[in-house]
Amino acid sequence: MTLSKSDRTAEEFKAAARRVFARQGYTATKVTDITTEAGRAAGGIYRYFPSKAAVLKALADDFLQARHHRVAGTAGHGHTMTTEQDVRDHVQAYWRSYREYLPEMIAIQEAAASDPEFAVIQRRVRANDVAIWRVHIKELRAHLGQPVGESAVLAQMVVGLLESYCYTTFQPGTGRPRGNVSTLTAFVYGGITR
Amino acid sequence: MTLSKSDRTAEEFKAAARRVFARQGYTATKVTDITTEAGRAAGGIYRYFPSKAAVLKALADDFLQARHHRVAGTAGHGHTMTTEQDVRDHVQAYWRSYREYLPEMIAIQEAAASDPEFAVIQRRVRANDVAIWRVHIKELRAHLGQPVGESAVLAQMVVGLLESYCYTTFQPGTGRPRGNVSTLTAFVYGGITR
DNA sequence: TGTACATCAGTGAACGCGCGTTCACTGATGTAC
DNA sequence: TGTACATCAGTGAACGCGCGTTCACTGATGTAC
Repeated sequence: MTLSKSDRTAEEFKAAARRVFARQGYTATKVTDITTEAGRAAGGIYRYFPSKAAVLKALADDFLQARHHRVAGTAGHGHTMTTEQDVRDHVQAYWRSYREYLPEMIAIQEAAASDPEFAVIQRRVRANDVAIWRVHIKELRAHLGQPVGESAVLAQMVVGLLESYCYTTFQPGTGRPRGNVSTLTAFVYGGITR
Repeated sequence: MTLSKSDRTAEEFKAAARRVFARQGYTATKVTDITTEAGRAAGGIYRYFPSKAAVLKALADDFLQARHHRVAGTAGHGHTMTTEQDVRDHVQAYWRSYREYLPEMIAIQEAAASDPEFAVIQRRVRANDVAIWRVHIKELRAHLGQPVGESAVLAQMVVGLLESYCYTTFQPGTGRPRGNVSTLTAFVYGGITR
């Protein structure tokens, strides 16, 4: 699948937007910041995207699609989760995915505050994560002979914890992020098996 | 301490701003939304506050001061934390405080995204919480004969978890918030004593 | 208590700034013959 | 290969909308005598 010239330019705008969003977030980014970053004139971006919001929307769609493919790729919803090592793998996966899609995470989070459409997208992303964790938490607790009823709430908490910890540590300007997947895993494992 | 007429009007603007912020957040709130809510004309608020940001700043200051007094009030930094029940009390306290200051929490969070001054305030609030939890986590782990080295990171995680869970459940428009302090406590306790 | 004047809270139309978006134009690329 | 013409990517100055902020004005409250 080779890209036409026109497609390539659109990709360049998206790539530029990612870089700028990672640095400044969504609101603080002017359309001209994106076009300048892409080495283009101000109006040019409107040949490819009808609005500033549409650029982020496109990035969000790419992200959702990539994630969808990845999940489908790890055959049958990925491994089951029965040991702390399994929990670690999932935490690690979340961590890496968050880092990889940092611009999208930051920008969607911020845009959700003022634009209802992005609030919906953010909820969809979260709901997706929560659903996956809920299944895994059920497995784990069943395996340990623990009641399974609270799994939905626990899943919400896990995702909230992961999201907020990643958001905080990857925040630009707070020095090089020092991840602590081990402690995070211990916390999550302790939390969901208590 | 009785309020002058002028002071009372300023308080009315602040109260109106709180109500509107709780409903619509900070960015989506126009200055005229606040003045209308207060039953006043558009320009009037500028006799009391030099800018929209200054209104939120004033609310944030009130919040920080109230919290400072409250902490000082519960003699000697409050009880120590050695049992799960103690953890529950602290979780409960966080929960209630978040609910009480919902407008401030929402608005500061949102404003922090675009205004560096509010980013500082938000960090200050968080750092404060983290410091308190760090001390308590140390106590608890020492009491259980567990290593105490990770307490700082654990405290960060606890605060992130509490904040994100409260934010999510108190989000306006997601139906009546059904708190789950028990499950939250279990999660936190399990997480920090693992 | 009444009158004249000063001060101050509050009004709301108008202003102006920032920034997303438009549009007339240019230069490059493609097509016909 | 060369010429004439059409199409299309890209330019950047100007536009216009939204919203925070200002300011000339009004009506109410306070003060002096």
